[in-house]
Amino acid sequence: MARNTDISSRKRPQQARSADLVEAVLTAAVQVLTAEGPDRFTTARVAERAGVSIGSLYQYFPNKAAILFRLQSDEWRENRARLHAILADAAMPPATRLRRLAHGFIRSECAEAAIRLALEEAAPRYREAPEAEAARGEGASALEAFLAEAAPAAPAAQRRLAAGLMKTSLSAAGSHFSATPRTEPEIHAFAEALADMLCAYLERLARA
Amino acid sequence: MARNTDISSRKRPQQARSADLVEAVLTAAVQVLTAEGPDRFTTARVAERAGVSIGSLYQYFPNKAAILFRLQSDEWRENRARLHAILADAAMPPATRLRRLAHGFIRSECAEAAIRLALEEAAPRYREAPEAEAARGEGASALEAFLAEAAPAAPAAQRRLAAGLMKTSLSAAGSHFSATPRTEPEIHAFAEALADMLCAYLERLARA
Amino acid sequence: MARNTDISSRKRPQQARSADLVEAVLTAAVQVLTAEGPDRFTTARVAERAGVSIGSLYQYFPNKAAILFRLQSDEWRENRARLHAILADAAMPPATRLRRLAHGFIRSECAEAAIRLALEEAAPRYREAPEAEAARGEGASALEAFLAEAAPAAPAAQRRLAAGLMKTSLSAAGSHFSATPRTEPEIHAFAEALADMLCAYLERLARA
Amino acid sequence: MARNTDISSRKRPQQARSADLVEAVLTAAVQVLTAEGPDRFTTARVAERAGVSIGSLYQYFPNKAAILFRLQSDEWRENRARLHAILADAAMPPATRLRRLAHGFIRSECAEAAIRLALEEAAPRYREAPEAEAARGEGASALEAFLAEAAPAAPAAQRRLAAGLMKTSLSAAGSHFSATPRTEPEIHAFAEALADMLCAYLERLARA
DNA sequence: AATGAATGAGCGTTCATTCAT
DNA sequence: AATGAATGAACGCTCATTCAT
Repeated sequence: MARNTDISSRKRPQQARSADLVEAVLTAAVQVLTAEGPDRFTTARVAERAGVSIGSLYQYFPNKAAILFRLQSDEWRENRARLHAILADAAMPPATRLRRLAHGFIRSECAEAAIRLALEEAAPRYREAPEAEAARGEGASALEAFLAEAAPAAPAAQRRLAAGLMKTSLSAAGSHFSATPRTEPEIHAFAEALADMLCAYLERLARA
Repeated sequence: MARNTDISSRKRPQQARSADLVEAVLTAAVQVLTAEGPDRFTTARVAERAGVSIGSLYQYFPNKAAILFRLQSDEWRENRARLHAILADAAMPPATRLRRLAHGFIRSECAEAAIRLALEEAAPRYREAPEAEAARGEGASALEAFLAEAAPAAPAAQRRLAAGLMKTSLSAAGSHFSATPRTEPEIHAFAEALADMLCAYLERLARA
Repeated sequence: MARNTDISSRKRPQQARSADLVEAVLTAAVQVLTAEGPDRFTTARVAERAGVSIGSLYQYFPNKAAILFRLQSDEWRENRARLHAILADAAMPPATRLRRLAHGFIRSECAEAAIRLALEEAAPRYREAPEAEAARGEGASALEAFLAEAAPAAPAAQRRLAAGLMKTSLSAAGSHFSATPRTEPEIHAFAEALADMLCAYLERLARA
Repeated sequence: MARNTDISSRKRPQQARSADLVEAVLTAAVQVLTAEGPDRFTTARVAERAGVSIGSLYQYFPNKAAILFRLQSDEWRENRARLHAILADAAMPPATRLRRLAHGFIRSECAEAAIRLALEEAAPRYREAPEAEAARGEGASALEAFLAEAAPAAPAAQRRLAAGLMKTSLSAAGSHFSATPRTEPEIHAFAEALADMLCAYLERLARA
């Protein structure tokens, strides 16, 4: 009964069949997580919902944490892409981009609140894994590049710090705000406030 | 095996002996949480570490969640007190108070990082309890009062939003930053950045 | 933690204080049994409801079973008295007495259904005690005397058998019937049927 | 591992294997119940005695009550079959059938006294289950049909009542009588008495 | 490759009883 | 005598993981 602590996929699925299986498991995992909560997120339930035998599940995921980690890193990747797409759009003034970022972020967090909350609560199950550690740092680079363009006067060290702070604030605000169900006007008002804060900070950085 | 869902203390400790036991359990709980992680946080382990029988533990805490909740609400109370003490100090200009708040917050989060992280990860275990629900709202009031004084021109609704946002940013930044061990200069620099962001935001609010 | 298996009272209460305590415990026991069911019938709950410390409870009852046994034997005594009072009333013809007995029995079983059911379910807890064994035989004597009078022609051995059978039928019918709530007409009809059966049997015995 | 050359232990169909496990659990359950009593009837003991892991037990029985209920309903089914076989045998006069029924019932109760007693005492553990509720009503129908044939003059309502009463009397008498070990002549004499009572009642019903 | 039966350590919690005060 | 804090074995049940088929 020793638990396997490796977290990466046990094998690279190279055939369509395997990829289907992995996809089915991930979809089922999301359903179980949102429908039953993290305490009832069990490999057996995921396998059943995926219409897959539990043995097959374990052929592609070395343990339960690996499923959660895979879900989480997919979400991280999407977040990163969204950030980058908005921030790198040189056609808009920096403040506008920042404001859009806030709105986009809050809105998408609200849309995926259930799954995000569930993943967050399940975090202890996969957080200690080295792969998770590695994935953490990557987020702020888009923001650093943005600040290099929008606040060139600020020293690089300060920009790095500011990028991290902004990212933290964005995701914290998003996760905290979306933890309870929100109406459209509420979402808008909150995103505006967040944008105000970030833009005020950006101005100050640019002045420095 | 119906779980007791009441979360408040089972009996009011009226004798020094009982208070000692409660204290021992709480201390042991912190140790178990930090040394073993939330998944291995079990009533049996806590009791053993406290040098107390499992039966005695259950005489003072109705269930496992109650122990965690007690730890958390103690921490919340301290945070609230700290916030209030700094923000209400009319002898200093508002921006200075905000700056101090950032420093105080970050510093204390770093000091208690281990236990705070553990509690955060254990949150799903007690979050559903009604007592936790009740405790949640209270945090932002000191910040609201501060903003009423420091940014009287802003509409009340905006101030309420801003207070929540600032509180979220403070705790999120603190918790994220303190998740890895930090040197004294790092702490100082980060707190400065946080203070910059909050002060920039405050200025904008005050101008509005 | 070895369980004490002695079932008689630990000491004869000789002072009013002690008798009060015993009475309070028995009253509380009935309340706990009917209000919470046999599974939640615990010494701690009984003591608390009786307003008595658990230590005191154990001074007058050697173990939990003793409380249940005391309740049960009180009920047995009452049953016996009721039986005797009706059956020995020479002013009425035997068949009438038997009919009255059936009605009285069924009616009282329905009135005390809750406590009786609870005691029955708790029976495994005290049944193996030797005192319980001793108490069992005593019930049929009133019926034997009645049959000696009402069916003198039947041989004594047959009368003894018949008395036991009648008593068993009475209490079984009563306990089975009263297990679900009944209306007054239902009670009457069932008691009549029971009386019919017993009277038919009595006639046959008398003819023999 | 060397290839299995033994023909008799060829791979069995999986249903047969499951049935074996279920059978082993039920057998072990009876043993535990009779050897240790209902208070010591635990899932762990049953599993151990069955030579099966506790996890396997729970793969075939959703909880402890289900094991007891299965035992009980098997017994009920047998009882029902026995009742029906005797009562529906139109080749014999009704009174003879009733007499045979009494003898058959008492005899079989004595044979299975230990397990029956244990089940009775364990009843509180499964009685609340909806399945038990459903199974309860079915017993008296064979007797009702019998009475419709043997006492057609009696009104249907009275017959229904009488059928219930007879069934209760039969099983109560059987269970009470068999609670202590009996010799063959005792068994015979008691069954005769029971038959007398039931036949006397039947006669009266038929006359009505 | 795929299956799913089997495993058993481990969990949260209860409660009869004792015994130091 | 009276108290009630303390004990800890025992319970019902779950679930990540393995491995024979």
